[in-house]
Amino acid sequence: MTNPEALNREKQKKRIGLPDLEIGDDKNVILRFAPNPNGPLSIGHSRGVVINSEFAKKYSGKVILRFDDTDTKVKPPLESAYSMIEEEFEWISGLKPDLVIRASSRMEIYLEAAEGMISRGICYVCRCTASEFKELRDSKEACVCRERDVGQNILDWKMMIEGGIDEGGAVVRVKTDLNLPNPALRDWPALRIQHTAHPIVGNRYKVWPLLDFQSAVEDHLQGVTHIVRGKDLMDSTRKQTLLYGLLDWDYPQTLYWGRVKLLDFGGFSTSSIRKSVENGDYSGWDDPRLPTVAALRRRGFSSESLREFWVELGLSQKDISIPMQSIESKNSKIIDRYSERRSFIESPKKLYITSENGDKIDNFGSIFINRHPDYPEMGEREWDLGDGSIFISENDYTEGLIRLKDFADVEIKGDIAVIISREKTDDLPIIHWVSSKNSTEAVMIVARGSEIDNVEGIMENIDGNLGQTLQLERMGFARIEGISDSGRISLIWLHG
RNA sequence: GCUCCUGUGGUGUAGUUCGGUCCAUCAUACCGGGUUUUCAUCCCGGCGACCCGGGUUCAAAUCCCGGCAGGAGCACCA
Repeated sequence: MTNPEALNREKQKKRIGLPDLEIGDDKNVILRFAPNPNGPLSIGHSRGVVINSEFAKKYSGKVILRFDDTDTKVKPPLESAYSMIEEEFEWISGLKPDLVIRASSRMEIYLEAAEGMISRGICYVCRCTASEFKELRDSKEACVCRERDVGQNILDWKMMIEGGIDEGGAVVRVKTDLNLPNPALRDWPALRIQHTAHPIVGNRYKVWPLLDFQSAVEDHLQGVTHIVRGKDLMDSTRKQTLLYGLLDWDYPQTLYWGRVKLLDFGGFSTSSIRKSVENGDYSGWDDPRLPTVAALRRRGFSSESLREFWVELGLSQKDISIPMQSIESKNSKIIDRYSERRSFIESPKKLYITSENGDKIDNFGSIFINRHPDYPEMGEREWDLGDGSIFISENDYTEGLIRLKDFADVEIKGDIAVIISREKTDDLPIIHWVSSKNSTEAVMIVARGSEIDNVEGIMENIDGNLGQTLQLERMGFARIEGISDSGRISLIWLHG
């Protein structure tokens, strides 16, 4: 029997962008992006920023930037990362977060919440060692601590927060059903003891919440309606849902994305990058060999390309491998529109232009070339040819006929280029070049895998494009990083 | 070992909820051609996929069962 409704269904329609969220009756949408500030953002993090902020835009909702900085030992916060992340969030999403909070400055709230839950018997203090507990948990057995009365638990709790118990000596657990099929969820740990100082709040607190607890309490307090996160946090959702059940709270809608691997970068984690940066293996967090947002930005990526890229990927739970090329192709299309053209000559070779009959000329005057071939309204660049001394790349050098782009057909003999015709002859190879009168020495930083190349060359004058991305004729995109006192230009390579 | 997630072309992705309009969408990559005084941008064409095996059904990418493969969690990390 054919379902008559099926005939009206619109299938095979390409869904564009983000999926729809389930929206509550109040139409409220509150999301959060919650990184650990143990370093600035990586490319992977940018997915979280984009997805959450784009959902907020789509539903006129709010996004909270929350620093989950409750670990002082394994992944301790980096003080400078807070402001970097806040700034990067704004750059990537194009908007300021509606609220910025730090878990470390809200410790009183979490500790109070924990104490309340211990009093109600929802949580208990467990004095077992991690390995002892693991053994019991795996066999679905309760440890002795679980059965102790609330009064005893509160005494232990007080001792914990006063620093009377060493690290590892006790932990607060959420009491769950020990017969849960998933061992990860059985009496999961909520708070633990840390005596190492926190870089922001010092050693005022001896007991710190773990992610699952802190996040659970905070999401509820902030009225978060939707959580979008990596599927590696699925068990986190399950743990938190158990806690919400005990407290009779409503758990937010949760969506996941799968693991993303960028093929052009090896296995990087924020911790490992931090170590290398602090070791001096890299010039900084924005070293172009690094998969950090800072590096992409420095090279000249547009934030728009990141937004489009992640939105188009959507929220599939598949684990995927992405070549950087797919982000780059998006970026090229976006920045081509406003990237002025300039000439950069690698391995320069000096030539002298002469007139048709081979005479040297004292002053050729100037030629004018569009800053952008498709948008003449962007103006022209003036090339003063002076006495005719120019540079072409050694790689392009060959005796015989060739077209100097936007100028003339020439015949090269030795270091002389005789003008054959100003008009272009069809089928002549075209090369880029630069007049020595309005060019200067330049160096371009190029990341090649794990190596950095400083490519020396001669660069056409840039007149006022500091910080901008340019398209280098016949090469690709690069960004102007600076000009030294001596006039030497520094470039950084973006992509082809 | 226990628990969970995911399998559509080289890489991603749409379609799977509710079986038919799907000889399967779009992008990227690749190949070929066009425009262009750049190897850029732009335009046209081509290539190429439903993990495997059963089952249900007139009809399966879609539903059921069983495999297989990849990934994640089982941290007093986030």
